[in-house]
Amino acid sequence: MSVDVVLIAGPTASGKSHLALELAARIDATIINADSMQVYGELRTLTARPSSAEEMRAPHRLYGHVSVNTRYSVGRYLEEAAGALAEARGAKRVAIFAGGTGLYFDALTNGLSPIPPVPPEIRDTTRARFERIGRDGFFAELMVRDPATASKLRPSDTQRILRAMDVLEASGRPLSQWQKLAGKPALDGLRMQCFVIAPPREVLVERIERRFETMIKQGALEEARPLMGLDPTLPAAKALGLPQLRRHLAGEITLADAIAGAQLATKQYGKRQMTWFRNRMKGWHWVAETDLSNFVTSMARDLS
RNA sequence: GCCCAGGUAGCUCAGUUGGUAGAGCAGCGGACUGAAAAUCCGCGUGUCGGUGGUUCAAUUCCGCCCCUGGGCA
Repeated sequence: MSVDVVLIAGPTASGKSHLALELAARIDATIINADSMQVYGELRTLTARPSSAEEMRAPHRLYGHVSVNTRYSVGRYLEEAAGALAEARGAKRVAIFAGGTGLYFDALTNGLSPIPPVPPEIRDTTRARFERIGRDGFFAELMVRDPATASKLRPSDTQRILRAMDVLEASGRPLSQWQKLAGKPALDGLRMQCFVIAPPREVLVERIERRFETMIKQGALEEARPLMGLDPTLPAAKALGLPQLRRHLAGEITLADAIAGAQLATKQYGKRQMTWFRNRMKGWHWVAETDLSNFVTSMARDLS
């Protein structure tokens, strides 16, 4: 069996990056990131990004290539991923997409509707209005101006309501209408193998707890310190553990509380990831093994 | 040893003038189209410390015992 693309999804701390690396070492492959947080250069430790030594063992793309000050997005990801894929294909290398962001995999496999970009000025205006009139008033306004989209959202879903208003303001058309347009999947026509790495919950919980402690030993605090002034509304400011470490550095909570909080947030995130995978990646190959070494060997044999 | 306070969900606690109990957090399930490590929705999981008594009925009232914290010896 020969393939063009391998997709490896898995919750945080499942060992998917390691698996991708082992596999890439056995079949000529380029590893392409499919994780929304590992794109930020300044957050290597906290996002558990591959080390530079690991990156040298196989070509890696879209890892740590943007600054934490960037407002990264699925749209931009899809564009860059398509570029990285084309490059790998041109070099006759298998592309291994590895990561934990369900939405990014969804964009790769099902495409993203072609919605026009929202200029930053409109984004700012929308948010300022939201602040001024409040959540309920804002939702009521959206309900009048774009009932089709608003009726599908909950008034409490701030993020999606803001997005709906952004798109309406920027394009003059309802978001729900745009979303009916199909986008072309980046992986269309390619032979692929899709895997979800899903160790038992207890194993994951234990690994998550241990891993954050390792991150602290590896300098997570030093990584967070220069980011004390980071705009909290930027996506990178939401990286798991960063808010907790910032509060500790600001003297608000103890290090022990920061660690416990970060571990808790990570476990909750892992649960959300599993919900996505379970319900949206039903047709993928599910790998429950904890020790992946044998799995990689047989997989490499099958794929070459 | 004596006095006081407390023992109710995994945790912190509320409550029942006697009719077997509910909040927050945790947990579990779900949604997901340019912030997605985000955002949002649903679900109470319980020998009410133990044991005797009073009562139609006790987690609630009474006795004894156990445990925890504080005070006095």
